[in-house]
Amino acid sequence: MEWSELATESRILTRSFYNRDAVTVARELLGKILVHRRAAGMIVETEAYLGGSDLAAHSARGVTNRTRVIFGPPGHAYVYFIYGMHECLNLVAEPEGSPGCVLIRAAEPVAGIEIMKRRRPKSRSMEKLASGPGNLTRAFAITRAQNGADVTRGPLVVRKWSREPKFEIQATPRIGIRHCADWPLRFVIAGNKAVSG
DNA sequence: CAATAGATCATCT
DNA sequence: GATGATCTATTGC
Repeated sequence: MEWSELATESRILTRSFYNRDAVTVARELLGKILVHRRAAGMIVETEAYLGGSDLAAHSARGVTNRTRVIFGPPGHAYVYFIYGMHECLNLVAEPEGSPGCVLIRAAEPVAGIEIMKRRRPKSRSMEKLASGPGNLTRAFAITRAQNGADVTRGPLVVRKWSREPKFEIQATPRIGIRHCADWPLRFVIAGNKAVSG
């Protein structure tokens, strides 16, 4: 992929893309291109976090300082800090007032691979550069500074390919949670080498 | 290989 | 004061 193509405003996902239920958004984000700070990668693994009885979601106990953005308008980034070391990127779905977001767990590098390698010197293979939510934010230089950022306008955006790739979606339980551990809300591109776990 | 420990801190009880 | 939507190195088989 050429950076000149990524620099255009065309094919950036719009607000209406995110203004749907979190499961639909999680499935449709697969195969799209995450772009930030001279790095681009195809999203290959997502997880949906819902409102209602989904106790695994950070929004399950209502609006707090941290979870406020999840209740806000769709198409914004929710970035949180966990385990004293890692930051994780979510994209907010659902209409304003209704909680729901999608955790971006892995991406396959498409452009800016040398920059990603520099940000993740310990990574042994290209496929693993942005595999796992903490590794992904590291490779893309995404931090809590991006919390609340509008993802329908740069510098952090998600794009479509000029020709949509074909692939099979596989649904599995979400990773690393206690509550609702058997809900099949993790979605991966079947067989892709950049998928984590 | 699989299992485990340690790092390390924002958030909420 | 405990916990957690993780990662890596290390240990043990």
